[in-house]
Amino acid sequence: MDRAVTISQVAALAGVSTGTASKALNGRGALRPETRLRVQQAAEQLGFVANAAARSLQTGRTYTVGMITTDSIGRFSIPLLIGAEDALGAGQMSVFLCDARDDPIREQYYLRTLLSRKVDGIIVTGRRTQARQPIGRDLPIPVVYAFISSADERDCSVVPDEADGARRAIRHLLAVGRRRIAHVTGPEHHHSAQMRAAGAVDTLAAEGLQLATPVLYGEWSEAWGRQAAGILLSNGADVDAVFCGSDQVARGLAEGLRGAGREVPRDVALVGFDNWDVMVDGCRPALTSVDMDLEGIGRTAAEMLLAAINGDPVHGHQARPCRLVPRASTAV
Amino acid sequence: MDRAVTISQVAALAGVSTGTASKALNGRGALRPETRLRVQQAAEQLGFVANAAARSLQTGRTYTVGMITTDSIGRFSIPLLIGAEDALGAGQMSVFLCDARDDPIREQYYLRTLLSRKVDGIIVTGRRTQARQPIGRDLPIPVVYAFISSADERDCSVVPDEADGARRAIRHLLAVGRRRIAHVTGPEHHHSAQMRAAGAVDTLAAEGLQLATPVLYGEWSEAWGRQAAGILLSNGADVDAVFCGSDQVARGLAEGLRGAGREVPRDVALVGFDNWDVMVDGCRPALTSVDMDLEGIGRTAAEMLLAAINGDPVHGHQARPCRLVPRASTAV
DNA sequence: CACAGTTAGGAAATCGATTGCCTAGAAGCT
DNA sequence: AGCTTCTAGGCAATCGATTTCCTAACTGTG
Repeated sequence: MDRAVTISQVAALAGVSTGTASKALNGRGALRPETRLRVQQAAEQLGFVANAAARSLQTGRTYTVGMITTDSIGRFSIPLLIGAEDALGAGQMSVFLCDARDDPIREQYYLRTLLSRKVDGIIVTGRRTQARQPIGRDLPIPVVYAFISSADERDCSVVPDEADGARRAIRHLLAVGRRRIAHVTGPEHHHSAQMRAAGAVDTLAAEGLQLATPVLYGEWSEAWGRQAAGILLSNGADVDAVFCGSDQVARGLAEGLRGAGREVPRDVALVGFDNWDVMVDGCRPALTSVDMDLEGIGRTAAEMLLAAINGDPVHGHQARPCRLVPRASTAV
Repeated sequence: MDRAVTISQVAALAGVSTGTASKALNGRGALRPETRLRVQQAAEQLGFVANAAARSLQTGRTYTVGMITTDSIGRFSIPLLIGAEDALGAGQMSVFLCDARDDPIREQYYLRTLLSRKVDGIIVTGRRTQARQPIGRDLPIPVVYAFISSADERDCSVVPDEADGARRAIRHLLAVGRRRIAHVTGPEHHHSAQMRAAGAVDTLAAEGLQLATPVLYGEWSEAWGRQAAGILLSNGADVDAVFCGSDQVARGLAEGLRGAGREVPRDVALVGFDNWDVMVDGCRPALTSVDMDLEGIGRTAAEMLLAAINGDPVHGHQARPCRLVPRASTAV
């Protein structure tokens, strides 16, 4: 536990002034190469690391962005964070992750904290139920919404095109020869459930088809998937494929179908949504799923934030396409 | 995008000097209550938030701790983070999360970043394969290891007592009347697998019993669990309970047993490890599991770090007990 | 009324790094 | 030799908040 090393100690060891030391370490000013080297060696020897607070006080930049997740940090936030870090890491910025745990007071507290730390910008994420209210008004720094969208159209929001995901799922099922397709998904009031259902219905309609049964709304759980299997089998709909609103629902459904003696994909083909590794791999057979490319969303959000920080803000919604990952559950 | 408000603007509006404004807002110095109030109102009106960089430059404290996860941020790191935030939040500190993604270079880079940001302390976490090398030598700030442990005995490491978890699992199985117990777990070289297996063997030995079959080492996956079910059934061991090294293994095993016509818990009782919600709830029947109380570990680590920051460092390993969560898979 | 003792609040130093301005000395030119 | 032109590097202001020291204006007392 030594005391921290300051630039004056480096300067003293190198026999120069602090100003010169600063220039040497930052590649600025007009210095003799040997002087520069001497300072760098002194810094190295003492293990000098510049004090970010002092630097940012002077330069006005912290090279840090804040990331506020409104719901608890879960499997959605992590890929978003990783994507954002990738985009920012190249520019040597870091991310300050704050988990507001769905509590508006906590959220405002974190906002204050981030403002006091003078982060260069903020990314707001959260599970997608509805567009959310902007996190603040007239903030002195740019904000980008990722995964979730802001209710204010002028804000920049990077979101997955969930209808596109549904379209890809349905097209894939049609391509492997299925026609009697059902859709089992989460709660009806959930924005994602709505978008995915609408995407499925529209895609079928474009082919002159419709769902084999009305959309089955329920929960985002395996239990609901198992229950839905029973419903589908008992109402005589005779489906040959099910597009599920989430991987968990699909996995439950797969289990329910198998329990009732139906084979996947021979009797019923199955497509999930989220491409969540533990679910698609744990499912038997392995589950075909729609990937929203959360890392890509995080990366794009970070790039838009960087643009805004540099004075070129982007406004409005940026919808990003999904990707279908075919596996055994829809193999021909 | 207004410019940020500084304390001098607040002072000017309140008609006092910056020093007085500072005292007013921090409850220091001798000021008339009305002056204090006037300053507070001015700050409120302008939306003033103190610049953390300027403050920390003066006070030497940042009220921030860094958290470096050596492996990718996963389901282990999140509860640890939440626990740490709970312990630190009361003291109004924030956590800087850095994901080193199992890359030593990235790890050292983050260490430098955290040092340059002058965090008050660092928590190092990671998946537990082996004790790890200390993250740095002679660092100017305290470090606490959470979940993973440091190879240096003098460092403070807060870890789950995995043998204790195994003991609870075995005792529970004995309590519900099982005697022919098998143990199916992850890779033999994995520290957790070793500790859990040893805990199971020792606990049985204390009762004059032993495992019904040698420990089955494999992977931390459902696929291995399913495969292990076949192995157990084919070698004629006739077990009446299986203690699994992870919930994923247990879930796969449950599925394998069911597929072979064995009923859980009637024929075979099952205990998992990790108490991972999607696995224990998705498993049929719901899975009894050992909970390592990761949040508690995060909280304890943060408390130890706070103690070290305040000059009372704790040395050595702190092993924390596990907790057994009984569910249907071991119901009598 | 004079003096000691409080009290409220201002002035200025400080934290560490950056940066614009300035100058001593070397180099180049006639 | 005397002048100009570079060049290398020092000096000091600056960022924003905190904190120590200090003083002016009260208050109370004999």
